[in-house]
Amino acid sequence: MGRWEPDAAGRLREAAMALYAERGYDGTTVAEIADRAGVTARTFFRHFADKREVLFAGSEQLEQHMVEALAAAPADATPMEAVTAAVLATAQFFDDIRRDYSRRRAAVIMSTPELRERELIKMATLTTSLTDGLLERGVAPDVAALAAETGVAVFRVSFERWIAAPDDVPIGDVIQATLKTLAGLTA
Amino acid sequence: MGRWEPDAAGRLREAAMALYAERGYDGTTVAEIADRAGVTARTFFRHFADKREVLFAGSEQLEQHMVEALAAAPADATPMEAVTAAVLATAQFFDDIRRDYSRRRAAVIMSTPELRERELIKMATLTTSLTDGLLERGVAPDVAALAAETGVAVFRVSFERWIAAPDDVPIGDVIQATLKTLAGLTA
DNA sequence: ATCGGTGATGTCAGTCAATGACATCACTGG
DNA sequence: CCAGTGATGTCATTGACTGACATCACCGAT
Repeated sequence: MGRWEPDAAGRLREAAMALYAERGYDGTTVAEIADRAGVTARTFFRHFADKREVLFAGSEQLEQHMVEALAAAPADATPMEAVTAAVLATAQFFDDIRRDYSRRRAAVIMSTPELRERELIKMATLTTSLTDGLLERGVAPDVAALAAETGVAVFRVSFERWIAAPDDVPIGDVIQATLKTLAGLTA
Repeated sequence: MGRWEPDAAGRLREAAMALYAERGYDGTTVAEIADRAGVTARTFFRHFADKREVLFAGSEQLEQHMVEALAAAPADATPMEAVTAAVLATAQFFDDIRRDYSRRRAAVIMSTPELRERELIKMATLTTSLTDGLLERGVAPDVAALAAETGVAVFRVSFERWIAAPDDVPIGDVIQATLKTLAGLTA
């Protein structure tokens, strides 16, 4: 056993989610989160840039995963096919173990303007990354931006539908359904 | 002359813009803004909810204006036609007098993550309002959301192009051009 | 074995955004 | 002339966030 309990960041994430869900974001102080995680407030800020970021810790990996899936799509795939592959690649991040966590997290975010702001900028960053990935595939700028925007929209809608869906519905199925809806809209 | 100089909110807006442009958002304190406007920091917070909001003061009127234009569109207009009317209605907010202000404001916002977050949530709110307006026109929910999203995208892109354009190009022309580009994309 | 470096954490002091409570006082209508 | 109102000032406080410095188990080199 080391000098400190391992995974302070993980404990802080869990403590934050629990307290945000229980007392609300505004009703929770960083000191309380840190206390519950067994560290000081100063350590909280060594792991997370601010009080919001603790809820968005996994987003870089998710984004990276999507970008990799985009790059891994066949060279002759259409822009929309490549984006679809990227969105479908998120499925393995949201297995059933995380669904309950995702629900509580979404509830907290939706009820707190500050957190909704952070969520929006994460989505904007994701859009930019996907656009860049498409540009690297040689897609025209206008098309790349539009395809990326569409892909992120599909992800957003699918995620919302998924957390509202019964527990036995995998997110991959929801994404497929959303893509079908989209195809119908643009037909 | 009253007990205090009139239009404290206006003075605070101008002071904030000047200081944000000069020293950056982070390098500016609310106390400094208030000082320059000839009031105290407490008064700043009586006029604006927080340090970011001072840059987004006109957004409610803009949104209201767009919603009204949407509602005023002919009953037989298609959803996209109605949204187009709403976007074009913004033209009168951005005459040439405000272009320089708009440029400086955009530069500050783009260089400050916190302000970009606020901008994004304003756009999201606008999207929601336009969606609601379309729903009141009897548009189907899926179509309404998509049309609103598209309209806001057109507005965003047009605004960016406008502040980058020569001074004699009116924003209305830029919006028209953007709409043409969009038509080409979806053709 | 031990010695010095490293990394994660604690401690402390400080800045600044944001809010609540209360005071002030020119202006206004009666 | 007087009571009420509204915009502002003053004061105190909380809490997010940062910089500087100290601590000390661990680990690798000697």
